[in-house]
Amino acid sequence: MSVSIDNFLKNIYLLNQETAGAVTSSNLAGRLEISVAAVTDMARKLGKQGVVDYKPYKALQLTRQGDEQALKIIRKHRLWELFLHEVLGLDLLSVHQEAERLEHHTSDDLMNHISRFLGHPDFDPHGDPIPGIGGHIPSEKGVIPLTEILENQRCMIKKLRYRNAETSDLYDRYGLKTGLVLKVMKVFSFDGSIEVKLPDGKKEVLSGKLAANVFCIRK
Amino acid sequence: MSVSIDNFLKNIYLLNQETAGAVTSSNLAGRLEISVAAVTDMARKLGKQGVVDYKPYKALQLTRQGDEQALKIIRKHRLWELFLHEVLGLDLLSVHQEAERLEHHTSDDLMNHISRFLGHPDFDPHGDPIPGIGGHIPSEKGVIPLTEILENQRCMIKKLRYRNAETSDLYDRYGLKTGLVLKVMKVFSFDGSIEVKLPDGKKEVLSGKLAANVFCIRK
DNA sequence: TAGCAATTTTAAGCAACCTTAAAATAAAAA
DNA sequence: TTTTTATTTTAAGGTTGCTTAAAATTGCTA
Repeated sequence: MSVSIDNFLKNIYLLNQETAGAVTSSNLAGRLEISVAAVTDMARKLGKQGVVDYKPYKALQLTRQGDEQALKIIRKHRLWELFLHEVLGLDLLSVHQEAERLEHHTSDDLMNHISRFLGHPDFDPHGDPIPGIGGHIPSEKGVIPLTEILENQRCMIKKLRYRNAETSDLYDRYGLKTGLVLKVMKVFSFDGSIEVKLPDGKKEVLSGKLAANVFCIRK
Repeated sequence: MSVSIDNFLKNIYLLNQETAGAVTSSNLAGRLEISVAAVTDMARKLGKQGVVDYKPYKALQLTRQGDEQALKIIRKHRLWELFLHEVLGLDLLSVHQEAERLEHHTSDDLMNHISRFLGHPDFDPHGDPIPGIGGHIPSEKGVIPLTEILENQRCMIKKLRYRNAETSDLYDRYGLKTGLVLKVMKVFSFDGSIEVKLPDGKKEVLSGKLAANVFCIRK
């Protein structure tokens, strides 16, 4: 399977998850940074191969087989991320870029060695679930955006959504990491910003937009 | 730089080392498992790019720049091999196949992290030298084939040449590994085979051909 | 429901990397 | 030195994954 196909399937899957809506050609084209025509081409081709359910002018959908392949790649991506971060100490931003390339050139056998080395983990360093060999996805039940936590409640960070280099930078500045326990001190309804108290006692005010990308479980 | 170009440069370098002779198009074509015409094409192209010194009908040679690029890839390959073997416990055969793919998709930064993790090692698990960042190649001075060790002399294995899956299998059966100390008990001039004594006291007779692929230093 | 705007498909073409087969050159033998 | 053989180059063509531009289709809006 080529890198292009890998990425095609993976991104249909992810786009479907993220937007919880229909995956259109133009959406996918934007995400893959290729032309819409290239998406149509590939979709038709993968339709013939039975991994995409392709009908002209209709939204893109993976078949069961396509789903399996997508999860396999996502598994590799997330295991690499965790490995590079935990074992080799790469920062969370590089980790994504490296994994993005390595995922396509890693045998199932190597991946299983890495999984075992890491103790068959359930979540990557961003808090995203790592699909199992059989495609099983660890549950994220109870994980909600920080914006849903009420004043004076405490929560533990489970997931930080990395939209780009800037969010990463912001998380760093505030010292936000998965596993951290926060207390919400005040919610400013004026602009949605939230004051939180960190374990070291420091208090920080996060913008509402940033808080919407921080996910946690109630404590 | 593409995978094809990587492999082209790397294999000119290695072929030149191994045969200590002129690298011909047909040699390289055989090794890369592509047609001779494809080699000519690529050679001309890389000649224009200044990494290969291309003259029609002449042997292929890397420029200084080409050498540098080849060494960079070889560095990545051998660091990956050591890492996969030492850290993740892959066997010496898989290690080569995995490294063969990963080497092309690993940033310099990641490679340096791996090198640091391993303590900036000088040799890969096959005993081949790992070029440094600046292209410096660790010395193999004093490393000679096992066939040059005289009766009753002792030596330490520094390098096992893996020609194919079979040699690998043979090394396993005899328990030969880099670092092991052997004593040559008897050399049979009839067929060049050599009886050696292993650290555990076991004695084994190796064929002359196999012995020629085992390299060691005198003890 | 007719027409317009947005989206998707089709068509034609390009670059990279490969192929086979024919032509050119080099090297070896007679 | 001429001929034969082996090797290398050139030529023509194929596949993959992309591009842009034109045509087709969808679906929204008036």
